[in-house]
Amino acid sequence: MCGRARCALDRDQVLAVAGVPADRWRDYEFFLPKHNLGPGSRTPIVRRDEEGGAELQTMTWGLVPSWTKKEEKLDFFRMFNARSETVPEKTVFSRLLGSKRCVVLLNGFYEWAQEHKTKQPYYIYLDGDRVMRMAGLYDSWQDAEGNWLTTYTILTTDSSKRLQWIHDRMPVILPDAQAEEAWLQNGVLDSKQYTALCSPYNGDDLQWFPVTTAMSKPDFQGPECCKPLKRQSIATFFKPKNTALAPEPEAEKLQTSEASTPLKNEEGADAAKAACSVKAEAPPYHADTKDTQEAIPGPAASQQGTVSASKRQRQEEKPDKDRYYVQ
DNA sequence: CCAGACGTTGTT
DNA sequence: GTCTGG
DNA sequence: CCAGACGTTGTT
DNA sequence: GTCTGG
Repeated sequence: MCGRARCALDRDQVLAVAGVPADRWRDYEFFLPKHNLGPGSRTPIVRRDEEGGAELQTMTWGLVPSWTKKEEKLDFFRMFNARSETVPEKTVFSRLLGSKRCVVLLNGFYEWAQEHKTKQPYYIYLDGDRVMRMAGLYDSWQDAEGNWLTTYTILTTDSSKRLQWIHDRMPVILPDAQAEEAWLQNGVLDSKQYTALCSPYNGDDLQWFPVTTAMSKPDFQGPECCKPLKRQSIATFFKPKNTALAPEPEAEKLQTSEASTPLKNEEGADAAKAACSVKAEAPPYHADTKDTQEAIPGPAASQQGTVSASKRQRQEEKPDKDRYYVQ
């Protein structure tokens, strides 16, 4: 699933990545880059206007349906994810499927693995820190004073093989520009297309490493959030050849730790820099080295080669007739 | 017709 | 708002 | 999602 | 364990 994320892009990078002119970003002033954010935080979201032009809007993570009572206390945690498999059936989400689709721009997200008696957080991202685009749905709600609040939810799907070791659910990651276009495109999505878009991201450029448990606190904002954690037990976290990260364990067969290469600090630093440096559109780089043996799951080097493509807000919502998701 | 709900996770 | 249940 | 709190009574 | 807060 996906309950914590990172969006450290600065505003220019957001504009560049979204391919949107600066004057088409509503509420840009409300977005602040953060290494550690969760529901209730605001991030840049891409959507289409009525003419089909792309635009950005800073929205709050955690869907608050438009019909939420004005006096009700807002809960951004209740609907920060939506199961893509059941979205078409759930009234709260299906009404948004036809005209309120959006794309969430993130550097990556966090998942916690139960290791022994503790929870070890992992930062999950794309090679070269390419921006991750997730499928979302949004809605707008008006408070008693007439102020608009626009919120979104991130769709989830089954985890890909690559990520199953840490969770059985993962966010819906749009693999390429074509998928993003299809998701954002105005109008109805047929169910087949919808299902295809929501399939688990299977690119072998999905990477991860463990990070400090300090970031488990929602308000911890240090850059360590996206720095590989050095742990004795995982000396071989990095490949000998200073390439990308972790050896790929098929999580299961790890137990056999053979020649473990001690972690070189510099390598760790480089990898951390690579992941942390915000290269909006850095070309994907490959983890050329294969095999590694680790007790800690690391990104797989192989896998079938696949996808790898690359406080108040104002807004006038017209009561759209939400006709969507037609067979 | 009106009333009431509308969600995902993980864990047990 | 929209769907389900009574 | 994780972290942190979770209570009453009586007395000063 | 379970609820609240961020």
